[in-house]
Amino acid sequence: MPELPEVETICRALSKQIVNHKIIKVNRLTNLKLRKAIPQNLQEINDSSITQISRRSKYILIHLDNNKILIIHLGMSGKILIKDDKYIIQKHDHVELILDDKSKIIYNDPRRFGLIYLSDIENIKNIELFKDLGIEPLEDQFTDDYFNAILKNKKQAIKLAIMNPKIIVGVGNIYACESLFTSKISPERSANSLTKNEISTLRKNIIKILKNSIDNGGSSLKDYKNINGEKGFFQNSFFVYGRNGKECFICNEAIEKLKQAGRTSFYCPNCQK
DNA sequence: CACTCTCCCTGAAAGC
DNA sequence: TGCTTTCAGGGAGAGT
Repeated sequence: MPELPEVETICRALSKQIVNHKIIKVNRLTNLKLRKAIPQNLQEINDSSITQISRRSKYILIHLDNNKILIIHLGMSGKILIKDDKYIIQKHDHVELILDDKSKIIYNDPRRFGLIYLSDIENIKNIELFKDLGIEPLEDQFTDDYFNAILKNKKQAIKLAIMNPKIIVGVGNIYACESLFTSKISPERSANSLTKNEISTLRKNIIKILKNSIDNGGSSLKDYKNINGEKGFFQNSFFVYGRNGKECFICNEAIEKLKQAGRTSFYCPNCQK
């Protein structure tokens, strides 16, 4: 389940391995629909070269030298894998890009919550997918002033607010739970009840945890792997996520879980107030 | 407008 | 052991 650190890890690996390579051919391997149908005009990227990889929210942007950008979202179960020319297509492989060195970039997504989209560079700022997205938590715009201004008018639970992509992008369930724990804030508190100090602490902890996870190659739950089939390590650093019934590392009380807007929140009722 | 709920989908794991 | 049920959750769209 890739969140921002996992997507960032993949982007960094792709930057090292596929930039400056030419796409000889793109092949659709299934006719199944992802979140949206795979675009019919994908072959427009044949013979283009990859100039840059970037990320917006959890979207991976593959910049091409023909004024196109290939946008990939991994949803819940999507993977990008780099394989050699002996690779045999597997179940749930949806698209392959064949590069000039004969390597294959495979998009595999069992649950098909992911998305593949082709955009012109000039339209990238205006595309529907990005229009309601909030700020990037690892960029300078994420300040105490911004966070204060947004949260003071929000009645919803703080957990839901920090997972709300209109406010900040990329913070999914794992990192929301972990940053609230580290900040000693209950996930059920209404956003507008937080003090300035708590907001500042939470902001710093969100940034710290995301960066720490990126440094560890992301979190591997179920079968998340990076493009070369390696697991991340940050799951070994969880304080609360998935630890319900187990002892809190700080106070030894039992970690509990609750449902908020259909998502499971993990927290320590003793440490988080 | 603000917010919640439901659905999409498959595979792993828990329950019976 | 084997079948059934539950759960995971990002995002879209419907509903309150």
